[in-house]
Amino acid sequence: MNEIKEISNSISKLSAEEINAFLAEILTENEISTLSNRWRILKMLNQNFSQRDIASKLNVSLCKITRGAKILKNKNAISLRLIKEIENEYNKITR
Amino acid sequence: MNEIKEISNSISKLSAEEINAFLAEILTENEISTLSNRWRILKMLNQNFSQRDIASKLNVSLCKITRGAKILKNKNAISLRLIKEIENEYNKITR
DNA sequence: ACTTTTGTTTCTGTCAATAGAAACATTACT
DNA sequence: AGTAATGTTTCTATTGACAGAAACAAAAGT
Repeated sequence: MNEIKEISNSISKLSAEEINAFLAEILTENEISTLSNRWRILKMLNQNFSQRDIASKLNVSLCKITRGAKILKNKNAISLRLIKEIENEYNKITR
Repeated sequence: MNEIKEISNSISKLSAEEINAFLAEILTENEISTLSNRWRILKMLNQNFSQRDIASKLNVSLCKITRGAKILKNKNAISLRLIKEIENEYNKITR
């Protein structure tokens, strides 16, 4: 079986806390922060911050942001859906 | 909120297929294969292959394997639990 | 149409993960 | 105890993600 599918399968049965622990186990500190940054970039892109704005606020280069933008261009992207859901939750609370 | 926790939270609501798609979106080809290899290493360690055996079969260096071994030494490791579960499933089928 | 802002690509250099190889440590077997 | 097998660490070199900076492209505002 494809390893990533196997991992996905396993993860899908876990709680949020367990997934968090799993990621901390299998990824390095650096990879965790890389991933965090990618997530932040996606969120800020979704909030329509300009790329240069994001670059300076997160201290990342533009090439990284363009990559994030490419992900979000796919209207069926899972990431896009997740981020929008998070955004909606947030708006519910603060509205 | 901590980004990784947010990601974990989001992932925990997804199906295995969606998680798989999400990982393909947010990780590079290379990172996917890195992750796959780490997973294979953990599985083979759990099956008590020798480290040198794993190294030659997966074409990875020993330092990478030692790292995997360290993860599994923690008896509460989530990865360990997941791998054991996969192992058990497999045994059920082939027994 | 011109200018400004924003998005995207490209170039060189840097850094972390890790390959490859060897050394050292520990355990198992006799 | 001595030897072989296995686990772990350490060294140098390599590689991919990405920073920093600049160039180019597209869109928006005037």
